[in-house]
Amino acid sequence: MQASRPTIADVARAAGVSKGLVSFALNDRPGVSPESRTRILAAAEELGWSPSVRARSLSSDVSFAVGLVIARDPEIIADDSFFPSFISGVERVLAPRGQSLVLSVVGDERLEEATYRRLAAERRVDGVILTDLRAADSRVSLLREIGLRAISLGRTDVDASAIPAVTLDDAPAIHDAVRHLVSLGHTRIAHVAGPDRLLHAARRKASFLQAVASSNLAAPVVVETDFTAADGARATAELLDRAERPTAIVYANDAMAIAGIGVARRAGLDVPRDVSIVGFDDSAIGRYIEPALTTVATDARGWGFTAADTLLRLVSGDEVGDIELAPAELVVRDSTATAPTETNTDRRQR
Amino acid sequence: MQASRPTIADVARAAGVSKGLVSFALNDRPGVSPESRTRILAAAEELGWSPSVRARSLSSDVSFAVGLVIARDPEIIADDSFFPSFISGVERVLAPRGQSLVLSVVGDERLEEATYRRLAAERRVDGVILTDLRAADSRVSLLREIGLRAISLGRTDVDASAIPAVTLDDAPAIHDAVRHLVSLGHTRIAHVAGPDRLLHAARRKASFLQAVASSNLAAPVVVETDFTAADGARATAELLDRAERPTAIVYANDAMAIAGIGVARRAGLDVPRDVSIVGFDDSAIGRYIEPALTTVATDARGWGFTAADTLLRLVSGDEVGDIELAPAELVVRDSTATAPTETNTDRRQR
DNA sequence: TGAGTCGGCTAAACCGGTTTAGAGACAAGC
DNA sequence: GCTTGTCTCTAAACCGGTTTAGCCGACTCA
Repeated sequence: MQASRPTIADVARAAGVSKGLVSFALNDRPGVSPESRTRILAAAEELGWSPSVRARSLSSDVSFAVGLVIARDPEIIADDSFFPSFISGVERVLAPRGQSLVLSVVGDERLEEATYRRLAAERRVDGVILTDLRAADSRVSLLREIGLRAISLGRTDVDASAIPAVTLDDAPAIHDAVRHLVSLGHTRIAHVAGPDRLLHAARRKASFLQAVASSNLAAPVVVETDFTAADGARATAELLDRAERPTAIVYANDAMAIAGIGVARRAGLDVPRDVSIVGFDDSAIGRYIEPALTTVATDARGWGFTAADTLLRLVSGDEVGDIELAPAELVVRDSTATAPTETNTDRRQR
Repeated sequence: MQASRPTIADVARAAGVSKGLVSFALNDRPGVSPESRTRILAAAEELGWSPSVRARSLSSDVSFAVGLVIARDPEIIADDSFFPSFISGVERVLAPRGQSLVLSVVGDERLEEATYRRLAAERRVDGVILTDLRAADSRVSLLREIGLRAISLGRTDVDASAIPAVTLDDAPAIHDAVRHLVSLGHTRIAHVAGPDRLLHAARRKASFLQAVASSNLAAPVVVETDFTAADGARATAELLDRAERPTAIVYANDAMAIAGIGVARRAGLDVPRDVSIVGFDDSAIGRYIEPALTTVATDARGWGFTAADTLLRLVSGDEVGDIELAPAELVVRDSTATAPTETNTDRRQR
């Protein structure tokens, strides 16, 4: 039995050269004659040699891995289709380049800082992807302090130049959604928003408010949630209970929108006849429920792909700037329809 | 500016001892006097030293990381709430022990082998968690060949002793589901199964068939799917189109069950009046849709927790055997009801 | 012809830990 | 008094790569 994997010294011996030259040849650097190069590569191939990341990391101070820290309650991640798609996009970049993804799900924001510190102290990763950016996000200065490179999904409000951002504009799609509802005759359009601390949730809300304002409607009702289906249900119940019940609700994610449809139906309302529903994410399930969900489609996979690619370029020393992806798009399906006439608006019991 | 992080040599110098002794003290091994020990720990604390995993890995041949390779189409992962919950359970074990999770999403089973080989060749991880076990799974021998330790979710059919398994029995819950439907008067109960290659899907199907048989019903119809909501919708349409339409359908996951409810409604059927629906997973969304989904709850988070804990024990050299978790449980909600009488069974158009 | 340049290569240091061989001090046993 | 054993500790090798300093021979140029 050959005890352990071949090392670079074995390759050197087989090719009759020094370790150093093997290293040069394998990282194709100048200063190696063509004959030696082919001989070395042949020897490496023959021995089935592949470099040990550990040794490489130690001597070259590179981890060949990137980190992703998700600070969300597991339930929210499970409800949300964003991360799985996003991660699969990330992998499509990493795998071919021999990089690994180190994933941390911390559930609690208080553990978040410790996680980043550990990643940096142990030098597990060369850089991280920042998601779920918050207002005045403390991670921006934290990362600077611990010297960890990063890119962010969306632009931070702290120091926009500190961290390159990969952005995806959802404002046009939200405007389209509101216009779509207004054109259907809706005047009382409510919003079930995500946590206000989260920049993307706040931005969606702002876009929504602006869209409503520019349609000359009265200031709409907005209910904040934590993004879970459970909280989406609670928010919906609250909205439908109001004296001036909205005839359309725009949600910050599909999970809440789907829960919202459920709540409306339990309240004896028909969707979309009595209330129109708009989601956000374009999750697969939304396409198959009845009524099929009108929603805003964002390319989570593409976002992951570009984010990973950008981070790798940053880590390798390139100068990278912000990158803007194609904006989100409204997908109209069956959960939105003409606004009910006033006489239809009163609650009916099933 | 202090250029780089302190190393063990800095700690040694500060404490006035040798590197070796510092190493001993920090891994609390015998042979260090109490005074030296406290002096060393104080020095390390003072300097803010933390060990470099890279160096540690290189010299001790341990990666302090475990791998998870998910070979599923990204769409299926996004539809399925299992992995996010599972991973959050895994993290709850890893983080406190200074271990990292290296995640690979490969999408294509052909890339899977290469991914495991890379993980092993680069020695990125000390062990892996095997999920989505397949019939005659080639990974069992692959892992042996490349010398990667592993535990599996569910027991392999290849060489049960090769890889310790963490199992969760869903048979009782599936039997309960069928009994529940039978007690409601259903006699034509169909199953929308997952891919037959997947052991857990096949096992669920087998449990279902056995449960139906033991209720003295005729052999039921089973439609195989790829686990996506889209395929669940297709399967449902196929079932509802049959001359002898089933009055109840048991699905292999919640995403398909929810899609199935959508399809039934589009076909003008009411759930649960015309057809009863049972899911599998107990996803959050299922609780809030209307009708709330009757489903089988498995503790994905706990599964992740136990799997990670078992793998770490295995990796650290412990002798570990199979572990059986608490079985899945049926959760009865509103998507199941008394079977329709024969006159009610014919299709009505909306 | 001699100095300078360049390409190809080797030896050795280095990254930051762990681990082994063995030194020195001291107590116990004969 | 001498051997033996135990405890604490140091020096140095080692893990498997990368990188630097410098050697050697051939070639160029004045």
